[in-house]
Amino acid sequence: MKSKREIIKDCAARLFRKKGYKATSMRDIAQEVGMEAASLYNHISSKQEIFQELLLNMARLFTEGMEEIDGSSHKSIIKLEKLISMHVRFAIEHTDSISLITNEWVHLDEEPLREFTSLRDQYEKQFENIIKQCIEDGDFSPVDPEIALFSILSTLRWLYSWYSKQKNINPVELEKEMIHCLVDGLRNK
Amino acid sequence: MKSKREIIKDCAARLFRKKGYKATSMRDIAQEVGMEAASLYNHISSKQEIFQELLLNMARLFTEGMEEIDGSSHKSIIKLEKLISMHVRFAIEHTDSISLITNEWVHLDEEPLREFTSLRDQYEKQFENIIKQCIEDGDFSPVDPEIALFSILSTLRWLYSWYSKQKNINPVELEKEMIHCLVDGLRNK
DNA sequence: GTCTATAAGTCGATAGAC
DNA sequence: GTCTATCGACTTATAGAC
Repeated sequence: MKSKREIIKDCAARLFRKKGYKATSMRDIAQEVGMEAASLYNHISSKQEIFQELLLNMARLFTEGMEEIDGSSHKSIIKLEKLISMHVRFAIEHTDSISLITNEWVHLDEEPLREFTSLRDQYEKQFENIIKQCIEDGDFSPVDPEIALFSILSTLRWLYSWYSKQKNINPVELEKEMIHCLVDGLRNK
Repeated sequence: MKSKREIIKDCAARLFRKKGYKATSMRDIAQEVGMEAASLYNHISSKQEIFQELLLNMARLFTEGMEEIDGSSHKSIIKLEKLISMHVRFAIEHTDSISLITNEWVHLDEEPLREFTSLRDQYEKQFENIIKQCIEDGDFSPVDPEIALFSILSTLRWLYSWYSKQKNINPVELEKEMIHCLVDGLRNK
């Protein structure tokens, strides 16, 4: 059984994604939940509070996943495939709140913003190191690791928007095609 | 010499990109331009008006570019490379207003929103057909064309955000690396 | 063409009855 | 714990002096 706080957060995430944080009013959220705006404050303390919780929880999920994968003893190319797999899974399981990571984080207040960008920068640094290791291992051709990182991450970050239009696709199939596009390339060999 | 209207549009684009359309007030724009908010209305008729102009002008630039490339007699794989080249060029030349296409279009009023999504859908359809033709020509491996489209487009759409952090890179070099990552793939052959 | 003043509405959040 | 009523700040946009 979901607490009313959880229900409010779910509704807020859906609206933040659809209309953006600034354009979503407490009255909008209240209507979606089925109560008056003033009543929301019995369960949450502010609009910014639930926004921070949604965003930072998601960022921490990614950080934990990265720590687990990067801390393993796998080869870097396998780590990369596991990262792609994680992004696919999160895009399916947390479609709404994951969108905030790509688009809405700028509306965080100063202190949570610092925490968020710190987590994100650390995540990107570890991701880039894995790519560099793929090149050193000889599994990747000697491409600019920053451009490769950017290319892979921007695709993974928009997975959620594309997946929500194509619910019929098999997640396992999607993951396989994703690795094909991002790693093996499209050109026929 | 730039008209005051042009200056206002430039400032607005920069702020819309940085803080989002909803979070940018007429006072913010006025301060950036160096006048009072009320004075802006001697040059523009509303905030939504300049927003629409920025967004639809950019969308039409992409449509024109697509028409020219798709209407040429080149092989599809060459068309694709020319599309990538166009995205790189636009990301450099129109860094601010191009960001609105990816993030802020949801705040368009009903009628311009219809026009925008119609242009975007048509653009994506032509892009996908070029990818399908690459597969038929045997230049691409038989990948899901929708996933390939999504993978390429999401990377190209985030070029601007990445390029503005890395001004030192050569555009020609960037274009070459882009084609490498998106078409040839990262895996060593 | 720029300003001050202000209209008319919406925002997040609170007070207090029930 | 939900409601109605409302505060004070902020929003886009206009009126009218200069």
